[in-house]
Amino acid sequence: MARNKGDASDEQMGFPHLVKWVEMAVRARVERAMRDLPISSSQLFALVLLDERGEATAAELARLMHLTPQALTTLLKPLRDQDLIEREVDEAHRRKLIMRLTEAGRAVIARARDLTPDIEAAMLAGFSATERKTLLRLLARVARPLD
Amino acid sequence: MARNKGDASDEQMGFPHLVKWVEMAVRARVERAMRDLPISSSQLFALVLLDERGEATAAELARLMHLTPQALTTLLKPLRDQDLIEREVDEAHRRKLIMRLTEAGRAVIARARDLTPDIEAAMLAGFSATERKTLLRLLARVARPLD
DNA sequence: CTCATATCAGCTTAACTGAAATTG
DNA sequence: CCAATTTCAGTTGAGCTGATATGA
Repeated sequence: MARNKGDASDEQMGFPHLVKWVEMAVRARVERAMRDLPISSSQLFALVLLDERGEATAAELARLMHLTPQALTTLLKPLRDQDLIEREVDEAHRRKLIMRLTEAGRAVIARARDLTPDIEAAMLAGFSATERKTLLRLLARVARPLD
Repeated sequence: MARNKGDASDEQMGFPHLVKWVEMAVRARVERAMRDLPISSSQLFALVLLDERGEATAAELARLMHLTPQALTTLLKPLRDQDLIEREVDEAHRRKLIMRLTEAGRAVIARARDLTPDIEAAMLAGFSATERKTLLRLLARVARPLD
């Protein structure tokens, strides 16, 4: 069956492009909302992952975030400079540096968490409570398996 | 009810972070898969939006992508240089430049489309057909309303 | 020796703000 | 004069590759 460029709605866009599109919409709102926080949204995400785990090395975060370890060195530098994270040598493997959030780090996360509900509400405005739960659950299943 | 850092799975991560996480996972795979294509994944996304619409101005794409018009000037420059898009003055509003894909542009999209199924299959490996359809439908509803 | 971790250096791309020209 | 579109110039952040050092 020939498909014309005109009939847009069933010409489903692939998963990668859809994710990118949603991410760009989220990103624009998040960056605006976070303007007076001392960190970027990517840095915040690293903090959140660290908070979830309690402690982690930079290499572990790199794998979770699908980034190179070098990218994490750069990403984490400003967080250390602002004392949002602290590091300690792992006595078992003395090359590893185990990171933990400081009180200041937890405070930043808390401030950021206050911004989330408004963004979520705006973006999922047309969604029922069930639909929201379904979407979050499915997204979590895509993100987590490597965890 | 006190919540400990330990019980991770019901400590639901917010929508913005979940989207970012999935996007980073997608991005890593897409960039690797697209290495011999002459454009970046962001540029490809602009081409796909243009293809969907048939024609559009840079300002329209900027709104769809939640970017500034200036960002689009930069993004589209390499696409023009490679003759993937062509432009024409809108006779009704002579300041507007209407863009369309060239044959070469459509060819690049076609090559990129061949890469998508593998990525989608890998990332949604644990999902039933119904779950996949649900996820794509919900994501499309988040992305499209501003369209 | 090899592998993992961390970091430095240099590069590219993606995005921003600010300022300017053109058109309706 | 004002609003929208496009573009130039300059800046920052995010990510990569390559090279280096260190420890298990």
